[in-house]
Formats: sequence, structure tokens, C-alpha cells
Amino acid sequence: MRAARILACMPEEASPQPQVQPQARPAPRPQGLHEQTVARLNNLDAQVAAGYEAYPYSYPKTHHTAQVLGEHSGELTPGDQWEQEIYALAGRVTLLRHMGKAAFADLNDEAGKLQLFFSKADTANFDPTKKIDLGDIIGVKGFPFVTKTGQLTLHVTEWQPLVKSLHPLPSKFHGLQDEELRARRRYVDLMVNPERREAFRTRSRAIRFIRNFLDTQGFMEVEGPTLQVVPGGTEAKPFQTHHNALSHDFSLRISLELYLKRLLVGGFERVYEIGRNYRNEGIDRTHNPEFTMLEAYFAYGDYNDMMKLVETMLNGLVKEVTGGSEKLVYQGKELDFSLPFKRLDFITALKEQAKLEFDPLDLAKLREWSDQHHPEHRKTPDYKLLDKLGGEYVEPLLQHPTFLVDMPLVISPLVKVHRGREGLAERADLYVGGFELAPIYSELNDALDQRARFEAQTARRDAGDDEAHQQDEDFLLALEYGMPPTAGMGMGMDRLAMLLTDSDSIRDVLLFPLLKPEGGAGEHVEEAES
RNA sequence: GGGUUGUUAGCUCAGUCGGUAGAGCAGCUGACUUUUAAUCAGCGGGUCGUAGGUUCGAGCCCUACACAACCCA
Repeated sequence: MRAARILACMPEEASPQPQVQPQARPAPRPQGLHEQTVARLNNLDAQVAAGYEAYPYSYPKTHHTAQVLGEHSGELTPGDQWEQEIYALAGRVTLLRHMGKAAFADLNDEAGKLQLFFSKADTANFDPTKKIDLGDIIGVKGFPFVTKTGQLTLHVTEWQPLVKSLHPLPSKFHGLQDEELRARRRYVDLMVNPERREAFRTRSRAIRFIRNFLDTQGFMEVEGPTLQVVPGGTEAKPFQTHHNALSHDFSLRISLELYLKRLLVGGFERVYEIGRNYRNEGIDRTHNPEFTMLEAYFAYGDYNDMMKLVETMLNGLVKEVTGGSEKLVYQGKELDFSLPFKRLDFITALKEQAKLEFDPLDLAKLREWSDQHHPEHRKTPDYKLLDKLGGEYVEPLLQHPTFLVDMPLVISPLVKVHRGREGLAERADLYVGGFELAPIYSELNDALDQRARFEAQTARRDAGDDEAHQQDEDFLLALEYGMPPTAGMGMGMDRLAMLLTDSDSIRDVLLFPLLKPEGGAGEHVEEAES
């Protein structure tokens, strides 16, 4: 799809330019510039002296590099040339080899890379090409030919600088290695690392697929509020902020759930939101304080129905991203997304894996056993113990997509009690590659039960657990009007992107992960000038 | 929160026993009309993360701090 994009709408000639332009010459230079920046500004001055505009307003680009390559993808015979095929390309110069009266360059654009050939004999304004710096963006016009080593190359007949890059590119051989700089100056990372660009393209494609899929299933995309009085829907510490005109404190949302459920009360039967959540917690390989969630709810279904929807969606997504395969390689392991996904009973799995000789739901016995075998969990409250032990004994085994079905009620305060098994909730967590990707629920719609559960949470909160749910009276009022039986799910889009791009860190799938600011304001100024 | 490692030129990295700063790429000057990380000759470029301390002398040793990467909770 990338190669097929043709900029046919662009005019062949640039629109008429006024005679005198304020941008024709570069702005005055500040003091104290770095040697390499000065050299580049000097080169820019030389290009302006040769008659070029310093910062032109547009360029009539007709193609991408990949399209030129695509047109001549067959056998290439050295010496072939197609003088009637004129292409106008634009992009960043990443390599430049001058040889007296000729020069070769690599031109990078969004879709790929193409070699350029300049010649004193038939390239207009050849001499100013010596003032091109690596990293500059230029526009070129020319025809394709094949070099004597068999490489398709654009023979440039006309060219012009489009913008001067004032900083040198990272090492052309090693690229940008420093993990911090790659995240902090993502634009440089993207510039020199095409694989990185590809990963973000995959992420975008995945989210678009999900939108299309849900739309065809009759869902409506909605947007809930990110500023909330009572941040709810999960257990997490919120970010606090303040609205001046209302003179009231608000929190940034930690989940999408409670507002989507209000919409089901209101009569929308199938809704979803793909949106940013904010949790005031630590940063590690799988956590960033702001991250993107998908939550989807549909009326008149339960968690079994939602499992079917989710596995169908992910199966289609994997086929879309891999180009037809149901298998995905993640961190060296091949994961099988063929239907149906495996269902594994949580309590049975925990009992087997931990070799328990009693019902794990007997919390007194579990506590006794845990204190004996896992003294490190002595401080873990009873209601979190099942979850902890599950995380240790069961979750790492779940590499292929697996629904861990019927989870403990105590960790699921917004979920219906299991219709047949005491102590459990109708909750199924989808695990892929050893980590939780998507919890799925039969949503609690008994308003009185919900109130009781909130009150239990409040008790925990009063006991010092500041991650426990806060009671949301407005949400309870909505439930009291009646929410239909509802199936719900949430899915971390960042973790999904990690799976699809074989990334081992969330930072690799976030364009701009949260980082500590570098130094103070003074250092920033110095930074910008260096 | 804890541990380990790191921070030296624009980038990637060396730096011996504590003796006063190095390479490749990038930059500048020159040569070169089919190169592929072009090549060749010459030249410039450093607050060694920050602040203290030890020492005749610190990139190196000590302390604190900042930032980061990895691991653990």
C-alpha cells in the first residue's frame, strides 16, 4: 500500500513564487554555535549565493523512491537507462560520495532509499552539490539508469536544497546506539533506523485493523472524559490536576470502563474506545505512565461471547500483520493464533502447577501453604494472594494465546459472580507470550451488589491500600437505572504492539515514552545551540 | 524502592601503574567522472556527567548528587 501511493495531485510545477521572499536568506546567526553547525550554515550561505532559496515553500514531488525501484524490479543490465522516465523525488541525503566531476548520494524518503548520481556534464548546478551536508533534505529530478555494478540509480538532471540540517547525523555505520538518545530524540532514531519506522507503521496498521473490525461488528467508537472527579475502573494511583475556573481538583483517568458502561445504560449497545490512560506508577519494560487501551462492551452478551469476539479479532489481526499467517514469532518463540484459543481453568491450573493438595479457594489453607513455601508473600493481603501465586506458577507457561478462565472474585470488583462456582468471577484473562494482554468480563449490573463491592474496596482504602477502587456515586446511580447484561474487555495497545513488532520493551513501541527532563532550562538553550 | 553497570569529540568507542587526551566516522582544505561505510594527502575539534575530597599531580582513587541501561521487588 505504501508503494501504491502516488502524489498525483501535486502540480508538476511549483506555484509562482513572489520575487522577494523573507525566507530566501537564512535568519541571522546567534553567537556560540558549534563548529559543525557553523560549517553547515556556511554551506547554506554558499547555496544561497549560487541562487537557491534557503527555505523553499514547497517542492513538486511526483514519486517515492520505492516507486522508482518498483518500476524496475526485474533484471537490471548495467548501462540500461530510461531517459524518458522523469521522476521528481525528495528526501534526506544520508550518504554522499564526491569524485571530482561526479558524485553519488543516498536519498532516503518515507518509503525507502534510492541512490542518486550527479555529473558535472549534465546535472544543472553541479558545483553547489559540494555544499550538501549529510542530513540535508533535497529535491531531485532525473531519470533512472543502471550503474556498472548493476544498481538502479537516479541520474539527476535538476536538483535543489529544501532544508539544511544543522546537526551531523549519527555514525553512518553504527547509527544511534544510545538507548536513551533513541527515545529522547526519536526523530533522529526514526531518521537513521528504517526498522524503527516500520515498527511504528505496524502499530498504526494494527490499530486501524481493530477499528475496522469492531466497526464491521456494529460497534460505535466513542470518547470518554480524561479529566474525572472519581478515577475508577481499575486499581491504580491517578495523576492529580486542578481546574481553575471550576475551582476543583480532577484526576486523569486510569481506565475507560465506567464511562463506557454509562453509555450502555443510555442505550448504546456496542461501544468501544481506544484511548490514553494515565497511571502514576513506575516505568519499566512493560509500563509507561501514559499508555493506550482498547475497551469494548456489548450488551446482551457474557464473557464467553466476548472471548469469541476477541479471538476472532486477534486471529484476523495476526493474519493482517504477517500477510496471511496465523503464527507470530515473539522473542524467539513461535506463537500460534489459530482458532479457537486455548481455555485453561485458573483454579485447576494453579492447583496443578503449584502441586496443591487442597482447593486454592480455601484462603486459610492457601495462606498457610504460602507462608511455608513463599515467605516473601507474608505481607501480601489474602485477597491478592491467589493473583500473586497465579502470576508465579501459571502465567509464565501461557505462551500461545490462552484464556485463563474463571478468576477469583476478590480481584474483580466490577465483574459478575460466577453463575456456578462460589468465590469466582466470570472473568477470563487472555495471556500471550507470558503476559496478560486482555481481561474479559461478564460485567456486573446488579447495582446493589456493585455498591457492596465498592464499600469493601473503601474498607481496604481506609486500611491504607491507596490503589483500591474509589466509590463513584454517579456510576452507581447509572447502574441503578439498569445496565443490560453486558460483556466487556480491555486490551493494552502498547503490549499488543510489542507482540506484533517483536519488541521486548514498551519504549520501543511508544513514539515518545516518558523520560526525565534533561537538566535545567539553561542547559536546554546550550543543548539547542550545540 | 534495591542491586549491577555506564556517562570521554557531533556519532560509535579506546584510554595501560594516577604523570596532563586517542581512533574510526562526521567536519574543514585539496585531488579524483561509476562510487557502495568510496579512496588518497593535510588540518581543526574536548568543562573526560556535576560538585566536592585525597594527591606534587586525577579521565583513572574516594564521597555525594544527576541521568541512563539492565536485573530484582
